[in-house]
Amino acid sequence: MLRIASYNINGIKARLPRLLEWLEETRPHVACLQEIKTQDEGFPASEFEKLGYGAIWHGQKGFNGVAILARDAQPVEVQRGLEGEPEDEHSRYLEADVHGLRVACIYLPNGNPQPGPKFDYKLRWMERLRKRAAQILAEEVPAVLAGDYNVIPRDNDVYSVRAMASDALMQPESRAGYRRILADGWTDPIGTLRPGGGVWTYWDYQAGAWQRDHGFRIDHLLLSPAAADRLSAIGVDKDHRGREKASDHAPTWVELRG
DNA sequence: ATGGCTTTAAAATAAAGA
Repeated sequence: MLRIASYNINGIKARLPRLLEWLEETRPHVACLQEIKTQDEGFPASEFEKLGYGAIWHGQKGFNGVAILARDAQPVEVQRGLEGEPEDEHSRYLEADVHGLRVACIYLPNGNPQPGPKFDYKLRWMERLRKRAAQILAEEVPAVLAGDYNVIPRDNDVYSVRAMASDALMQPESRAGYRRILADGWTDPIGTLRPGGGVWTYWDYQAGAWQRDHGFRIDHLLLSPAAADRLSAIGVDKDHRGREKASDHAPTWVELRG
């Protein structure tokens, strides 16, 4: 069994004790981290080594930034960044081979406010991701595209459709971009196994959202056909969202046989 | 709520997040 987790940690410096605690408690085989919010020099690789995790990372000053951790293994980098906009300097994509899988770590742009240039960038970035994802599909390898997609795929993936109606996360264009990736051959295992919705991966810091369970599902792990054939379990480590100094996201994971 | 927190960067506020 392999467990692959996605976790938007909202700052690796502020979150390090919580992150190490989560790794020790749950021991995922692969952990894709988003919003590390540090330059490459500030990445605490030695802290992960102590726990038996190898790592690669793609940092940036102040915001964004992604990393892939692997238990008792060193991820072999395949690609960083997406093609199509050479002037795009955001650190949002990192891809590696590890534990017999192709793993992509994704931090899709938020896109707010919409409409506007940030929303346009989000939609373009989704199409750039889709192109890369199609190349991976063509390789016919077991693959997981894990990350914070900043897309609420369906109305039952949010606590209140009305409250979020004008948000970039659930605009028809955002959902259509996500659906196009699925239509190419990727599977959303949580969406498939929980057709009734009600699974949240994010709760805002504001307005008592956690206490009221006002959440939504935006962290996704898309599976290639060869990976989907091996799916054995899904989950969200919800209790980690409720701890002191927690990220506003909860770790989200899939388990694959073999 | 066009921002009720939170983090980062950096020196008091401002950007970004979702």
